[in-house]
Amino acid sequence: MKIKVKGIENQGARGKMDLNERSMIVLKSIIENYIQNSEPIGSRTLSKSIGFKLSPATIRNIMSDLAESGFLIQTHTSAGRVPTDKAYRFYVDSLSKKPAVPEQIKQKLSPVSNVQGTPVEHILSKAVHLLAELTKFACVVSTPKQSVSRLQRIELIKINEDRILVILVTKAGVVRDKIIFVKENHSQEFLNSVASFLNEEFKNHSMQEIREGIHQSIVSDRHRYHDLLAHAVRLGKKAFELNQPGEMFIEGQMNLLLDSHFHEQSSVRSLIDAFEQKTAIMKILDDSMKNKGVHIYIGIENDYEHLHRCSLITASYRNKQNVLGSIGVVGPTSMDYKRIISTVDYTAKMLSKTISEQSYD
Amino acid sequence: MKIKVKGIENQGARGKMDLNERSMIVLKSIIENYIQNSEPIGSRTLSKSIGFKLSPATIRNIMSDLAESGFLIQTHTSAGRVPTDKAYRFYVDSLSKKPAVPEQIKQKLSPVSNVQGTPVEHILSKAVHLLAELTKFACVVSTPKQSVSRLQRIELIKINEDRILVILVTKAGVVRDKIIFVKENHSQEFLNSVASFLNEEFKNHSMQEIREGIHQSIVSDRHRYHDLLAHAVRLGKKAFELNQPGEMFIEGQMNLLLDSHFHEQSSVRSLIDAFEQKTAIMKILDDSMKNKGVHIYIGIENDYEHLHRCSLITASYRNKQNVLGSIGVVGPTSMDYKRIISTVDYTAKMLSKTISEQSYD
DNA sequence: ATTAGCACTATTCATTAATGAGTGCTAATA
DNA sequence: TATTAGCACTCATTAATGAATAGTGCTAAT
Repeated sequence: MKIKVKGIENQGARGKMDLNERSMIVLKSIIENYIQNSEPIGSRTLSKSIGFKLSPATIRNIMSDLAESGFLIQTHTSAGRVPTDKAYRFYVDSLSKKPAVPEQIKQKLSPVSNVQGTPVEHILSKAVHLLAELTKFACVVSTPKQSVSRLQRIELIKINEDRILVILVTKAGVVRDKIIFVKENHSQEFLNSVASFLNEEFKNHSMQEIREGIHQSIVSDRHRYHDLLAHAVRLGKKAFELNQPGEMFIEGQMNLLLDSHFHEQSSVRSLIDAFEQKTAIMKILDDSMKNKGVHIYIGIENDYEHLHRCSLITASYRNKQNVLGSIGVVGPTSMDYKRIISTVDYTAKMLSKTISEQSYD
Repeated sequence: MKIKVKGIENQGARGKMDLNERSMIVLKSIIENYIQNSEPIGSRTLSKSIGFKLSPATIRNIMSDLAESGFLIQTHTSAGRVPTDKAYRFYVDSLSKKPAVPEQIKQKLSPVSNVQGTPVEHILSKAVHLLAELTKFACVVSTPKQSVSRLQRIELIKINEDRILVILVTKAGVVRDKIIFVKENHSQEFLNSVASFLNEEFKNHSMQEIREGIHQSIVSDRHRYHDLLAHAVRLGKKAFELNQPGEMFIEGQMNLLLDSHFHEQSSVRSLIDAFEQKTAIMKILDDSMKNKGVHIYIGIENDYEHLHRCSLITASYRNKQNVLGSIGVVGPTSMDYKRIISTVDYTAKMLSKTISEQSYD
């Protein structure tokens, strides 16, 4: 079988993206081969393995063109050519949007839904653990963002004269606690009244709304004369102030260090730094909450130098009401995108389903 | 200066432990050198670096004896000799029990006490993070054990007809939640009564006691006729049932894979397995809660094959009432015991102090 | 436009030899 | 009797060499 393509071909520098169909097939083959074997394929081997007849020399010409347009690089003369970030981007863009999820993977992820009655954090940690086991890369998941979650209930528990334990239960099923320090010595009964006022006033509102709402209440005069409400506002302001940074669970970091692509001294250090600091990865997870579906950050497409040699595949999870957080995989740019994308996608969906069932609406 | 020792010396197989003082000094030097440089020292070098005059030949004789008694091994003939687990055990036993903590380390750990008002989990994760940064090894900390903690307060929150959210607040400042499933549809008011009954009955008792106490209540007839109490007992039984496995925070795993002592294929896999499964490390942390002070597990002294090439240094942390959990370092057997022991000890103490200040008594 | 053929290049691998750090043993010594 | 000097020996490490290999680039022929 021979594919005949009429192309606006060759001749040195030209518009970057006008790949004819044949070049695209060759590029795809090179990429898929590199993903599988982690080493460059030569023109001769490729000539044999490719579906239709094409001599090594021709393939060399094509490869040369591809290199010129930035899809391939050689580490040194006479070495095989390796795909660039640009190549991987082309590759994932060319994938059909809905890859099927193998039954086996579904099987292995099923324990995620078997954790009825446990805190959301446990479900998340189970999911990220399984994902790491399946992908053999590092996996991360962010805990539900406080700001978007809606209030189910607030409890105020007196600890001693100047400390109150605040417990916030959100609709998503997340329980958060913190201690606030107060000057006045309130009785537990009084705290109960305040709590039930806050519950009535703010149940089903998002934390964000509540914070703004409380601010307004302070500005407006209408509660000024009412002692309980004044206190409620003051306590509530402290209680709903968000001062805890977002959290994240990480699993399978060590897998990365085993990976041959990270064997150089410098990239290992970068990775360790990235996972130690956590902020970069957290930011990427946050970013991926903005839109639905799977997000793919290939190599330098993310803004964090330490992660420039990695690709990240993330997907957000949600309950019926809101996007809560996201889960993702961190691996080498030469990861098996097909498999990883579908696995992450499926995991995020399972997570959403399980958490939705547990959510309090 | 020459040290003269009258010894029951030499001659083949003899009682294992009769090291004379000179041998002990030599052994200590060998160990300390190996800890610092990660490579065996030769008789010639040692002869120069040691404090008093002793020819390389004599040192060789001593080394040969030490090898025979199991303190040193050679990987192959004509290679330097490396300390065994037995040697490290001898070494740590010979250390003065209270090594000083360098001011610099105290400095770096001070942020642990600066997290007033945050949940205990945050304090723990801060501590383990700093410990990993300081030691450059993998560090772990177990969250407070439920069974020993004393009840501060229980809340029952109705989610829907058949689900109730249980929130347990312990004296140690830990908030735990879980969902229990019930057949009867209780009103929130009813749940409040049950909760306040349970609070009155069981406040300040340990979870363990409560579980046993509730069991007794069921056996005894005295509550049989009282509807509220019967329900309280039934709900309480479910609420206090402990079904969540102990948790653990891990930091700095990747440091281990960088360490030259774990560069062999097999030990890397072992390590990864150990940190993936978590149970072995968890068991060791649990074990180290039994007695106070620093615990040291050198090489094969722990029962878990995967960790036989590691040493673990752990110390429990507590509040005023109880031992809550423990924190520790996992590193190569050739770690700098002096430094690590004192650092872990100090960290655990800071942790105890910080948590005690926050505890609810 | 494609391909065959060939020159050229760089890596990888095995072999070899030199080096050197280390021990073990024996005989001399204090 | 304990210590030491001296020497033979071992083994890992290193560098150098050369052969084999996998790859490209270019040119001329198809």
